[in-house]
Parts: sequence; C-alpha cells; structure tokens
Amino acid sequence: MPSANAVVRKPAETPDAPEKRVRNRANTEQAILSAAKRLLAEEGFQNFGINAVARGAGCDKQLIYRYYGGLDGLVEAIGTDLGSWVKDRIPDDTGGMFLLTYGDLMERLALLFLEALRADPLMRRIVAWEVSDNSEQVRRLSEARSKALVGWLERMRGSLTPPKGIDTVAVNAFIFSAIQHLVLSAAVGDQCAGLALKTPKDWEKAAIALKRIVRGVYG
Amino acid sequence: MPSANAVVRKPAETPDAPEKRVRNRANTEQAILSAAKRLLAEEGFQNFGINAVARGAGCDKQLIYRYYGGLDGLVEAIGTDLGSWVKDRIPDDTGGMFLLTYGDLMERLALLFLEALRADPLMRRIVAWEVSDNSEQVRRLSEARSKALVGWLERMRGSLTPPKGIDTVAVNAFIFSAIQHLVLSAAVGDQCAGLALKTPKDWEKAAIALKRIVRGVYG
DNA sequence: CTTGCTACTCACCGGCTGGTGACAGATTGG
DNA sequence: CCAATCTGTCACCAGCCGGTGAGTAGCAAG
Repeated sequence: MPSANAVVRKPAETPDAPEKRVRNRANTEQAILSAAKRLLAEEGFQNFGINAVARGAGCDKQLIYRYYGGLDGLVEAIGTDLGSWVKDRIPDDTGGMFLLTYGDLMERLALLFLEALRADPLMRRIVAWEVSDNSEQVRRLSEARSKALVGWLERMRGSLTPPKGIDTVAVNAFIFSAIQHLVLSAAVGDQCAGLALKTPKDWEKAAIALKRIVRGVYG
Repeated sequence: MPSANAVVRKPAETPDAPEKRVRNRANTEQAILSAAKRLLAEEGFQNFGINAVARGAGCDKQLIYRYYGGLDGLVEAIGTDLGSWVKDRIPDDTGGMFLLTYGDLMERLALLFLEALRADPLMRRIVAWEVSDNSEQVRRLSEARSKALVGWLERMRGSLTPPKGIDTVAVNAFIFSAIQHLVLSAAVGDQCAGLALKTPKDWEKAAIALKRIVRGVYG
C-alpha cells in the first residue's frame, strides 16, 4: 500500500515571489511567535497545534521544537506578554478626569476594560481558553493574567480608600467576570442572554447598564 | 499480530459483568445519549467526537450515524433537554418567601442560578463551549439556552413591575454573565480574578457580594 | 425451513496530528 | 584549506480522527 507513494515535489511554485528567506534565527523566532498569536486570535485554541503554527509561520515545525521546546514553551512565550497587557492597552492615567471616589474609579476601569477586551481578539481567545481547559499551560496563562489584572486594579486604586463593609475583591470579581463573559458571548454570537450586542448603540446600552451596576454597589 | 486471524470471540466471558447486551434500539439510543452527556460533562468539548462517544456507549459509531444522523444530531438531542433545564433544576415556586419587589426576585433568582450552575458540570461545559466555538451546532445550543433563561426570568417575574428607568435586559445580562463566568472560572481553577472559590466559606462571600450587587441596582 | 427485516459489528479509507531522525546549505572558526 | 556549528528542510512514524460499505447476528412471519 505505501509502495505507490510517489512523492510529488512542489518546488516553490511562485517564481515571482523571491521569498528572500534569509537564514536568521531571531527573525524566524519572531515569525513563529507572531504566527502563533495570529492563529490563536483568529482561529481559537481549538485548532491550535504545532502543525498549524508551523504552517502559519511558513517554516518547519522542527524549528518550533528547537527554539521554543514545543507548544508549551511557545504558549509560555505568548503568556509573557500578558503581564503587560493592561499596561499596553489601557491608559494608566485617568484621562484628566477627577476620580474622587472609589466608585468613580471603578466605573472608569470597568469601561476601559470592556473596551480593551472588545478590541483584542487574542485576549478574548485566551479568556475563553481559560474557562475551557485546565491543562497546566493554560493554568499558567490564567494565573499570569489574573495577577496582572488584580495588580492593575491595585495600582490604579492608589490612595483611594474603598468603601467600608464591602468585600471589594469579591464584588470586583463579579464585575470583571460579567464584562468578560458578556464580551465573549458577543464575539461569538452578537448577543448575550437576550441582549443584542452588535451595533454601537447596543454597546452604548450595555455601557449604561454596567455603569449603573458599578454605581449601585460603589455609589 | 494480525496473522493470527482467529477472531477470539469473548461472549460475556466475565460472569461478574452480565453485559446483558440485548438487541434493543431504544436502549441503545439512550445509552448513546447518556454516554454523550457524561463524556461532555466529564471531559469537556475538546475530545468530544464520534469515536469517543461510541467508545463510551460501548457500541459502534455507526449506530450514532444511524440513530442521530451524526454528532450534530446528537448534540441537538442533548440541546433538547436544555429548554427544561431551569425548570428541572430550579424550583419554580418562591420557597414560601415573600417576593414583594423586583429586587427581591432577582436576588433570589441570581442565587438559585448560581447554585444550579455550580451543581451541573454538563451545563458548565456547554456554557464554556458557547464562548469558545461559533459552529452552527453550538450556536443552536446557545440560542436554546438563552431563550430558556430569558423565558424563565419572564415567567418568574409574573406580575412584578420592574423598576422604571432601568434597562433590565441589559442589567440582567451582566448579572447572569457574571455568575456564569465566575462559576466557570472556579470550576477550572478554584478562583476568579484573585477571589478564592474553593471552600463553602468562599462561596458564602461570593453570594454576599452577588446579593450586594443585585440590591445595588434593583434596591 | 426460508425469507426478510432490524440491530449491530467490522474492516477499511484518506487525512491530519504530534514527534523524531537524518540530511543539506550557509556561516564561522581554526 | 577543512571542520564544526548553526539554520532550515524533509521523510517518515504511530496513532487517532470522521466517515462509509459491507457483512453478521437475532428475531418474526410465512
């Protein structure tokens, strides 16, 4: 059966595209990493594998093993950026607004986080991955992200004193959970629990509801 | 290995395991369906496939094609139960409590939903599936579940008038999103955004925070 | 018994997966 | 100059996947 396995070679069928494939490890590493990110963002973690990444990067999968030690190392390399996600995506200053109270701050942070997540497909996929897979690599991703988020909240809080008698950690966990799930639902189905989330107007309504919730707990 | 072509029939060699494999279509259909549910609940949607289900049901995959028309039909059969999930899992009566206001009702419903989701691994997997996959079958599952949830809220609301000036659909979407994501996070990692969710005491704190949020918007 | 239907099993296919060992070409050092 | 090393390519493996065609066991009616 495998005897008649005439291997058809296809030698660079595009002569017009010189594909100046220079021998450069750093470049290749970067190509692999960005291909992995792009793939994860566009296709999700379902079809995320060695072969797919190698195909996307236009190189042999062997190089992924050599340079990253396999998929796990590659995921870890992706996760390294996670720590600085909030910092890169969300302005650290308060936009010139006067955030006098904890409620002011949390309202603003919640809206910033919602917008940032909405604009970042890769991060959405990772969040979805976190609640769908309890493998070691994903758990590490999750922890890094969680820590970064909590640290961001802490940093932004500054010297503001949270309201007395409220378990802010628990309440904030609910608030940011709500944002994450809502954005994820919208990304796959343009709606969430009967709430349409397609047009800018829809999102405007969502933002108003979010503000109302935050103001409800934090005044 | 294949040379010894003597197909060793093992006609119930295990007297302890009766394996009463009667020829009964209805039984087999049920076995397939429950195997699929069990598999989905325990392993998640990642390794959910024809071969795995057939293996779990102890029958040939061909029967899945015949009886359900493939995996899609099987998933649809699973989804059929979804419409009655809230009805089966959550008591329709108000537990003898006096729910005088919309806030009373929503607080109770939120807590009921949280407990029900926490107790149902299959439902958790399906929710995770919904935010990770936009295939047609999953979209159908999602719509059925969403409709059931909204209908349940509507039914439970009864003649209670929601507060004026509040977009209850949007607010409720956030509240139930929060519950879903929190429970999902807890199921894979025993925590969510820095909030530990392992011991009953942890969940007690989460419940208090949830009540506070609901009361904050709905009074 | 034979015929015919139903419930069920099996063998096989192409295709893709993760993973490995061997090899070719370029670069560098002695 | 040759030799070692680095970068990249390829062929090949076992294993699982979804899917299908063909065949087998049991049962009931004629």
